[in-house]
Amino acid sequence: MKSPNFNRSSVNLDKQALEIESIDFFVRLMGILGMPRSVGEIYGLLYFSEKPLPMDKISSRLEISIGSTSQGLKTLKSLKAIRSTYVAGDRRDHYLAETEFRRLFSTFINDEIMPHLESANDRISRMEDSLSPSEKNNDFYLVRLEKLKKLTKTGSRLLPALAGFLKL
Amino acid sequence: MKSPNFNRSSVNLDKQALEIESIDFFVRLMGILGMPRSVGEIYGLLYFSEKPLPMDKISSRLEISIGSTSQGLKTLKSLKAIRSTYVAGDRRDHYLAETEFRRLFSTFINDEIMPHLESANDRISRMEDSLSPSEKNNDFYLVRLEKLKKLTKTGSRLLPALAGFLKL
DNA sequence: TGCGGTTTTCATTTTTATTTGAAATGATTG
DNA sequence: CAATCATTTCAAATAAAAATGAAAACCGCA
Repeated sequence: MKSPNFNRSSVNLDKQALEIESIDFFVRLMGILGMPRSVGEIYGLLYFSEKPLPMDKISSRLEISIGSTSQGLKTLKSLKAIRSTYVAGDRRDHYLAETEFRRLFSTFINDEIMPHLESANDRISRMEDSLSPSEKNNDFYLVRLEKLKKLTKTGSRLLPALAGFLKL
Repeated sequence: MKSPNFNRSSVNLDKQALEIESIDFFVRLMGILGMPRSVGEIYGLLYFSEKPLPMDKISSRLEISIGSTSQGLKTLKSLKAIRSTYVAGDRRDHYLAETEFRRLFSTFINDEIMPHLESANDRISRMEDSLSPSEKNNDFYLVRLEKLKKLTKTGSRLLPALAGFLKL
């Protein structure tokens, strides 16, 4: 038998408040990482959902299109921020939030940041090649190039290590 | 007396190549930090400029409007990524790149990231308040709230320390 | 294999962010 | 203190990013 209406509705209100705060939280967090709003919304919803949710539930709960939902789930899967799970007697995929932020950040750094650092090294090489003889003896240029090299080197060491500190 | 044309133009070509690579480099770097293209362009130009440049030179060299230039310089000043310097006999402000990336990142983290982390704590408090009695005894919710708290705590420690590693 | 439900894809629309351009403001100096 | 040059501001235009919606592809199963 169901609980009385009073309790049910008050529980739902609480749940809704929690959900809203969670969505808000992750929309901002994902925003810092340059992810679109919908990605944060989906993750925020899944984060406090005890049951895995199918795409159409996510879409209707957040009032976003199934297109956005599908795209957002794809992004979150590629970040390893969610995983899909099997639910007996239901053809739909159901999604769960992965709560190890370490993995999320580590995937983000590896996929979104590191490629830039690698191409930055090529760019720095081209800068060195383009130095004229007189510039090659000019400390101004040499010092600046050196700083760029140190920046990318430090970045390539520091960033991958970063996720390691998140022993959450 | 001026150098022969041959040398001059070859030097200019080299300089231009260096400038282009530098601008490209910093457009991408600033892009990762969520800054608009024009901000990266301006910093990239100044980074390899031996002489401080006035706003109109920056604007014409990059072929962007003086409005964008003014706005971009403002952003870079607030990041402490550039500073203006006095040039005798010229009414215009002249700008120089600040090459200590440590300061740039440190300002960025303090101004752009930390405020989010602080408001995140308020949001987490509201989440705790919104837990219904039954949820307060439910490990699912408690564990997830705990993880959010650890995330913001670790973030507030790690991020400010991060810039310190950039002993460039 | 064919059907119904589910998901992906992608051209179009909508929204948001950035740039422009011009007017207003500010500053230097003659 | 006016004239000119320099800079900022901000409404409008433009460009870029994200969301929509509908068609296509996919998928399990009867």
